Amino acid sequence: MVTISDVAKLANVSTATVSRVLSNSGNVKKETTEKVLEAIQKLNYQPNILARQLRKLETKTILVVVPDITNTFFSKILRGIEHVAIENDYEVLLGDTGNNVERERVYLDILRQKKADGMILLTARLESHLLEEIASEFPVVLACEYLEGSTIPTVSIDNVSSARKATEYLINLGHRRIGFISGPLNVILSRDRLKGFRQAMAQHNIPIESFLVQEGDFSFESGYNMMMKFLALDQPPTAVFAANDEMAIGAIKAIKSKGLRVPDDISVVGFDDIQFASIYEPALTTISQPMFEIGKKAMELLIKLINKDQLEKNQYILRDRLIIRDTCKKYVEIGFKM
Amino acid sequence: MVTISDVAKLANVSTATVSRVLSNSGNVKKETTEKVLEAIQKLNYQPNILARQLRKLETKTILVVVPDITNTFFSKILRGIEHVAIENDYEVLLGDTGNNVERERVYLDILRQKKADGMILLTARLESHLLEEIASEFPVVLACEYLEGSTIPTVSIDNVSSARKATEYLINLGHRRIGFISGPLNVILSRDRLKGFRQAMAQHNIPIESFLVQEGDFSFESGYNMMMKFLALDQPPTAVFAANDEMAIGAIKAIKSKGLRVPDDISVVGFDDIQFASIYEPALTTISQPMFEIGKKAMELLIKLINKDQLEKNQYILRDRLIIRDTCKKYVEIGFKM
DNA sequence: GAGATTATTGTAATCGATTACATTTGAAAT
DNA sequence: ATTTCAAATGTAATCGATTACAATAATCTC
Repeated sequence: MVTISDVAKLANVSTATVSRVLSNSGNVKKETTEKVLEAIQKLNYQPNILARQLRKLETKTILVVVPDITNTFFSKILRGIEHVAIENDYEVLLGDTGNNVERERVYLDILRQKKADGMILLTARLESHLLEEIASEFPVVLACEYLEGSTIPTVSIDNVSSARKATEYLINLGHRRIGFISGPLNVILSRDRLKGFRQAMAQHNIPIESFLVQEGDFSFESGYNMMMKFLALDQPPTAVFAANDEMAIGAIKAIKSKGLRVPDDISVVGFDDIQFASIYEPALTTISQPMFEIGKKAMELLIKLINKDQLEKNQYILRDRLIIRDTCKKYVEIGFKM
Repeated sequence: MVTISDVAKLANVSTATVSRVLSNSGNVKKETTEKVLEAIQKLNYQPNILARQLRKLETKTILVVVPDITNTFFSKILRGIEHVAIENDYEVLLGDTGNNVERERVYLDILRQKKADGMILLTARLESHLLEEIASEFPVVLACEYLEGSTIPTVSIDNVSSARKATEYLINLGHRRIGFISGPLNVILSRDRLKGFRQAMAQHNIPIESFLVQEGDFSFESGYNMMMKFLALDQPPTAVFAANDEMAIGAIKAIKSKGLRVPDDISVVGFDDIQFASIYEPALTTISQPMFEIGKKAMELLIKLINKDQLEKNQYILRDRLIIRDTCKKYVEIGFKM
């Protein structure tokens, strides 16, 4: 392996000078610089990043912990993170937990061992004191998720208000029996969406039958299964709001499997606006999250934290939008569906 | 920051002893070990990985270069890679090129700078001599892609034979006018699939009209657009084979948009078997690649390379399968479609 | 041209671990 | 009690860069 002293020897200078040339620090004579560059070229020298990192005690790497990399929702966010990372000469270490809390814990150690300068969590199912603890010592940003009463910087949409918005849309279409398929209720974001649903229903004085709220796990299959439960009722809901698009599509599959149609017989709203939401038929009405933007913002915040810059605030709420496509329809009294 | 000498001081031993306890090298007295462990606990010490890496000149990190992380095909492979990586105490540095060749080049330097012990490429659009060069110096494995005449270890399916298999399936269903939507022809895997298509057609003495082969770019949109071209013909093909599932689904969208039905009017076959292939309606008939297995195998090979173990061979071909779902139908002379 | 000032380069410490080699300790053998 | 050997521990070099500080060279001022 070619090291800095090989270059120094060949160029007949000290390692310090080579290092100065490398870092462009400006105090090197033109001819010397050329000599050094020539030697570098000749030897095809590449500085050993490990040594540099050790000396500077920084890795120029950040860790992103993702619950499921095969979910396009998260990979879009990752794209946003990478975009800003590259601009700022950071690299991205990927930690996929496969929805396994244990694995989340393991990634905290990677940060502690200084293998990364900071961490973005797209999942936060660990006990909050563990997160608080590590966030007090290292730069940590939460994206999508947040911790109640915590000061860890967070980027997300307002899940409560967007769920309320989606629910209200259904209510305004005339629906009263609305089913809700929630995400796993141990994550706060699921609870927020449920809360938004409840708020909207309460605001319109519509009582919620407890059976019409079912807990899924964000998977296509769970959407299918929960919808099947609804369909087994004497009086199934006339509309269903699913806490993510996968479950919404699962629900539509279930509806179709019973020979019913979407939106004619039952309306469906999803959440996230993954790519497939617009491709699927019928195209899914859903809440669109600015995934790329969330990723970008999270990385921007993390860089500020790493540089010990002051943050203006520590909760950043981005705008979501209700995207109206083809899965919802006005509900008119039985016999008069239009 | 707590360092090894802090621990050594507190435990009243030398750093060497602490290090021995850390690495479990066995030659430390029981009581000493306990003293050290106690100190470690008390100080909440975590070894600085950078220092260890520098000393050992290894990073326990591998780099994976992906053309598009939002494509579930690649993220599934990534899952396989990560699975084996974790088992062997490796971490995964993610390099998403966003289908940009330039970005591919950049990632080679990360390897050169020893920021990773090896690299798995899921895309190989760079000039082959660059790849050969780096592969001669560092552990590199190609997955999905391969280089003609190269000795870089490769894991993939046999794209030629699987494309042939899919085409033959259509031919056996009675189709003669078969359209092919290829991937970008600057990647070898696309050329292989085209080759397989041609072979099957030739074997059955079916001439290929050049207009019936169109080059897409693996995106949903390009599938849609190319299919629109086919549909503009006086005599559109009765079946279409797309070189990946996204394009196949795009093609189906185009067919539906003209008021035609799949498979009744036109049959469609895809390639890859992404999750959405089975969810979409009609469920897509496609070639299934063992994505997780490809990832696993690639990582296993890379570890062997890193450990300088001998490989038995350097081309690993995994089995693919034709998954028959609902997008193909027998073709009977006009007027007698069944 | 002497002295002051600035530009350029070199020397050596440093980052935090690992490890070859040296030393000490303790037990067994005689 | 002395010698021998193995086990346990310590000392210091090492990995390859960066950088504080020191030293030298070049330039300017009068």
